[in-house]
Amino acid sequence: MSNRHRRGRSEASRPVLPNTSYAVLGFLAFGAELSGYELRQWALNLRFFYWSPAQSQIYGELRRLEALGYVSSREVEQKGRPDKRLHRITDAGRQAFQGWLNEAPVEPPVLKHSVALRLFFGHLARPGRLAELMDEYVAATRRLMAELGEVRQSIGQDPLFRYPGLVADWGEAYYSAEIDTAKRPAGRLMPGDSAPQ
Amino acid sequence: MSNRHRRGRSEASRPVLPNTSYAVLGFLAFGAELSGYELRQWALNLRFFYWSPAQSQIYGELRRLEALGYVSSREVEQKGRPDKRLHRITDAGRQAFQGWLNEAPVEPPVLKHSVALRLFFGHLARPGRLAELMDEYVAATRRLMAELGEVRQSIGQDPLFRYPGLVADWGEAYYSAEIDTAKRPAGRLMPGDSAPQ
DNA sequence: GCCAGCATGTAAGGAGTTACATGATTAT
DNA sequence: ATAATCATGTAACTCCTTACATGCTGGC
Repeated sequence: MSNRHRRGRSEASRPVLPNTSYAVLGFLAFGAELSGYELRQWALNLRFFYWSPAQSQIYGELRRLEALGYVSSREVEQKGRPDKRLHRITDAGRQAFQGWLNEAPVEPPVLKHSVALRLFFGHLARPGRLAELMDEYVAATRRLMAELGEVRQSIGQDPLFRYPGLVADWGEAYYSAEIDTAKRPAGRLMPGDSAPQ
Repeated sequence: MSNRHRRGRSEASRPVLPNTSYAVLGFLAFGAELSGYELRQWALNLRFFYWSPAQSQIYGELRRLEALGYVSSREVEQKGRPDKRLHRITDAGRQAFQGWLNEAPVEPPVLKHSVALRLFFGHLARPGRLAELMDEYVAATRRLMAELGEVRQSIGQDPLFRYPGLVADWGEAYYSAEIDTAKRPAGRLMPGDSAPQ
């Protein structure tokens, strides 16, 4: 029983939450008091290396985090607009977050590469389809990389965002390499190469 | 109404299935008659570029595919073992698969990089934790790449598995690049670099 | 006049997981 | 002895998504 105690000692056993919860908590850990709406904007920046959660999920996570005592919130009135609920991380929340960051086992990255999946079954593709697929993929990756470049610019050298900046640099190198490697199989897909029919 | 018709003409409108379904169908499209168990073994090879589905999901997908008429099956008795159900792709199944491969819109790759996620929030990590994280990640990636190398070997130059071979080559280049780029942020994480506390 | 942005939330459902159950055979 | 392999399947659950509902403000 109780296979979720990772370190028995004096620490209370904390529930294991999905990474999405910790991501939301992590944004609050920068210190600001944020609404669900604002959190959603921040979370969009995760899309380059983590998918970004749907709006409705953010609100759900906030309710869960508050129920756990990791987040406190207060309502703020606004003229003409619906009230806004601002969220702040608690001490317990910060501890839980650090527990995740420092102690929790790290899952391997999850990759679902639907282009590679199609290439894998390429013997059934119509002629030219695979080259088309790879070209589109390279173009889309270039666009994403350009977007990431803008984000990187906006971060600048602000020490508060040193680590997001590091991740953005990593991301740029990642996408750049991905564009290069995606061109390689593309080079081996001659027009008549895909088996006809 | 009916926003699922992608090409109205004479083609019947087919339900949109998740990629996992098409992956299962795709393995059957190589022509063999396979049991759920065998399909699971094949599907494990997807793990390098697509996650591989749980065993219970494979059986579920097979039932769905059969209900749609994309797969036919027959039971085979075995001495001492539970009966085995062998599955074969139908003509309708092959057409549906090619429809997916050739016409369906291609979703962007999904990446959930939990190491990058943690690095993003690195300002709250204990000293040394980030370097540890990156080292572990590089080591794990090397192991995965070695496994992929073995799979690549076993494929050889068999023309039936030409496209899986291409994907494996791509994968090796991908992991190799990932190891290189992951070392870069690692180089900027000096021991005292992670903010104390 | 219409759309985008601000702001929150519910409902319904699909995708995918783990854990469990069963049971013979072969290898260590 | 006991574990792994073969072989299938159910139950219960979590994560996450889309679609919808509401309603004011500001810009084109």
